[in-house]
Amino acid sequence: MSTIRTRVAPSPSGFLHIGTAKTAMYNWLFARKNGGAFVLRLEDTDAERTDEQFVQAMCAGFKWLGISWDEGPEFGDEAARGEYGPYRQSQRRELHREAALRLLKEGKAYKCFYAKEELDALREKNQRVREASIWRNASAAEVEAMGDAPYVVRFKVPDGETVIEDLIQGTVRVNNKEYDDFVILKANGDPIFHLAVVVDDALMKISHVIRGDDHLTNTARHVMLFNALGYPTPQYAHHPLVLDEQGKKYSKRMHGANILDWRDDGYLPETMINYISLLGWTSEEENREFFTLDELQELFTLERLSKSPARFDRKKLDWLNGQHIRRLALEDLRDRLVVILEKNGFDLSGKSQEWLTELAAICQEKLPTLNQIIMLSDFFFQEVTEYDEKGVRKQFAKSDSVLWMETAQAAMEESTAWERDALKAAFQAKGEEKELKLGKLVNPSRLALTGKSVGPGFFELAELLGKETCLQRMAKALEFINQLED
RNA sequence: GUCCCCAUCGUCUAGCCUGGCCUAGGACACCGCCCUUUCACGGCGGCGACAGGGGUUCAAAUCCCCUUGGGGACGCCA
Repeated sequence: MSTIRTRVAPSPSGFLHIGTAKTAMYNWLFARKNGGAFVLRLEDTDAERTDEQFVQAMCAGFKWLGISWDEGPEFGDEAARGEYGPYRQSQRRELHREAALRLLKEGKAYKCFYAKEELDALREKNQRVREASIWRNASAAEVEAMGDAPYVVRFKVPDGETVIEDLIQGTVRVNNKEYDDFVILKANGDPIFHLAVVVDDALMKISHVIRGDDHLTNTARHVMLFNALGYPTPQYAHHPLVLDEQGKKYSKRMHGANILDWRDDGYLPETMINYISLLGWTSEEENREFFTLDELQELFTLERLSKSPARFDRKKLDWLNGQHIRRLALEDLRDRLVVILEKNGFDLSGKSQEWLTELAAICQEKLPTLNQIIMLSDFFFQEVTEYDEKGVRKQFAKSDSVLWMETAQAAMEESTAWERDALKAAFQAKGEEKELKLGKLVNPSRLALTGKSVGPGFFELAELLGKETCLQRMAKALEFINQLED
């Protein structure tokens, strides 16, 4: 029984795409669940498109999500590890060339001397190289005669049928006639993706290839190459793609295609993992949607993967993010919020850890995203300079507004302690005395203290704001109300 | 255009493989009501789908075929 080995093989020519994240996660979960190894391999054979800064960004993406690899290249600040290296395809060029040369020697591939214009002409006429080419069956003498002319190596696609036994898609049969003889070695001697993938998957003993179904038609080529090279084929599992909210393949330029966009927008990595897992997978346990990475490790199976593509839904993501935020330990939430508050330029130097923890506590269940903390708590860090327009009409512009405010003011002053329960008791007592409902005192006061009609619980925020600030803001609001009446 | 894949509420999906338990279940969103110091949360309820057409069968969301619709692949990119 061979061991399970999976891999993710991104091309470091961009950031970590949401689709790549999904593929990586499925491979990672499958390996973990089955006690196997998860390999990271960088597909950087196209030197022109590879950029070291993307290598860094991609590593940051994986680390943010919490997806770690057992084997892989030096990546970001991670050291290289694993016994099947190197794990950068560009460093495996000779292994790929060797395989190509072997196919050439065995007559399973051939040198093709067509110039670009000639190929364009063929395509124009809808002709294929395998039928039109004089090079497919050229004699040794004819090849010899070309001397030093540039050429590519093409794989001689065999007759017959290629069958893919896919763990998700089932049996997929394709007639090899659908495939033209494809290039496996470029004119500059570099391998083409198809060859590199097959050689590396074989040499790295990859047992399961889990990837997006945009690769399904490529897989037939890969199976042909595995067969030609005499390597056993891995098991395949092609999962459906993640579509954007319009139902199209996620464009690389679109906001959100980069997994780190979501971090910047205030989403938790836990949320992204959970949400992506839901895009095409369901738990055996019915009606369950909330999962942590650890739980997914336990529950994930390829059998529960769907065959149809799923659309990204921001609203559900927001809901899920709120759920995950509520599950965070207060200190943890506080630390994540502090970063955002500071980034926004708020001065936290005068605030104690206890105070900040308390802030996290009163905001926790109101945050759909971490970034919402700014809207929810800005009044703690800056003066209230304007009042919500609708709030003014409802709370400040009424004939009783002054009475409400003065009653609340009195309650604050007479409160036995500057603490939420005492404040609430004082408000209730004053309200009863003047025959006013609690809301009549709280709502205008909230507007005075925060400038808004929505926010954390009133007595909690008042406690955190401090007596002095509260009374100042109440007085200022009363002035504002008096001006309104003029 | 050719080939491949897919098809249940607006969205994500359960059910489909092993037809009857489905007057099709859940979640997000939306709409009511309740809770309530605002907003959320939570609770209760509502709206809402088997793409269409043929078969097979006593019986089809479930099996088969066609149509339509969506997605993907057709590079000296990966």
